[in-house]
Amino acid sequence: MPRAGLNPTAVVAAAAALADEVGAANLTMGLLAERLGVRTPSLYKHVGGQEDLNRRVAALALSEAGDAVGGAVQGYAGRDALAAAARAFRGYVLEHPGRYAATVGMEPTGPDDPLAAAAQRLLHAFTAVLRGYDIPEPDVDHALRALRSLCHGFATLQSAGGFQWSADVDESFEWLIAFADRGLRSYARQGRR
Amino acid sequence: MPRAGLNPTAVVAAAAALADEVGAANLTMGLLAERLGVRTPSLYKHVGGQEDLNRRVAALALSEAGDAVGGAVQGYAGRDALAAAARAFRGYVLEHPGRYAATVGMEPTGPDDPLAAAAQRLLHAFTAVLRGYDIPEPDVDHALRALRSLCHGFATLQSAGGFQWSADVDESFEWLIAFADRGLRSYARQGRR
DNA sequence: AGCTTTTAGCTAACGCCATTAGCTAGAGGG
DNA sequence: CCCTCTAGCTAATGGCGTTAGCTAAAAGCT
Repeated sequence: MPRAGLNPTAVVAAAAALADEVGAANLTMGLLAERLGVRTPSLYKHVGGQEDLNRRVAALALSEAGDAVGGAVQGYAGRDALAAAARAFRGYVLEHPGRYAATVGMEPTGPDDPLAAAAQRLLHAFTAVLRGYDIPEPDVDHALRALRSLCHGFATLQSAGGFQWSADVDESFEWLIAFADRGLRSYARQGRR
Repeated sequence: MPRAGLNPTAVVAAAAALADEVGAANLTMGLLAERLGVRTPSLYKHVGGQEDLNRRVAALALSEAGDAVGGAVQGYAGRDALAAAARAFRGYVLEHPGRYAATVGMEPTGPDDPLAAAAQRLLHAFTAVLRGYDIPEPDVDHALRALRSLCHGFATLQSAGGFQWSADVDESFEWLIAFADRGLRSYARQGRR
């Protein structure tokens, strides 16, 4: 019987892909094993269990999202940077809904949890956007939270089918970017507009 | 053997309370049955199963949240209405984290789903807030989505422990209200200010 | 009142899932 | 070529949601 040649990285990657296909809630050890051509208990040689698997998928998602946002912001500033970051973030969540869904409600276990590091990187990417708005130092944490809430809220609501009624969703997102831009600009150090 | 005298409403109410205690993910049929002093299969006389139960809890949460927001807005307009609505919404989510968590990722099955009606009521309450900002008609849907994204994102991130670092969370939320107010005002029909 | 119908709650049983224990055989290092 | 290590296996356990079928409490009817 030939070996499958798995390793933790490959298992987590397959789990993330599977989560995107069937939804984070339906990511099951048995289904993942079947996808990998392996029996369920074999997975325990590579990951600690379902909890650990979800955690690793979430860390992967945050890390990838951070890369996407960080890369998109490169070379832009101010409103352009905001738009690029927001679009990159939403794009990532819509392309990888299962992965990202695994992150909601996931608390880092400790300071050395890879999940915490990945979350930090994503926040760092958004912080770069704020630099272009000249927000007073004591307010940047608040602005960061507002920005993250806005992007996270929109992306998760859309990904969950929460926007059913009339207007076009892409258009709404562009409107949201302009809305955030104006809100942030009004908070810049030298005052309004 | 005396009867417990249950009915769908009582079962859902107990489920919602239990979800707030143990978290939405740990709301199990067996645990709920135990809490109600009944064996697990008996619950199926009142609700269709776990899926149906979650759906009803979610509908209850959206309905209650809509009432909270709608009641808080009464008698206010403009920035005061926005602040009242946002605080009421976040307060509800923090008081009932399990209930509200049941709503995320829940799609209405059809147009006559009670969940859809409850969601509509919550949106209606937020629409009342927007009336005070004199947003041009084609933009109100976008503004509504932005507002909902902002509140939903902040509340779920905080409820999930997503805000770990330095700054005070209540302060951040007040900042967020001011941020939203400025963003909305800049979109009012007669222009800036 | 007594009789009938309905139904809330029960026990028993099934299947799926995550997980653990213990075994076996393939791959790499001397 | 043998020894060690370990990836993957089978078997078994326990918890969960769910269904089928029974029983007795309530409710309705005469």
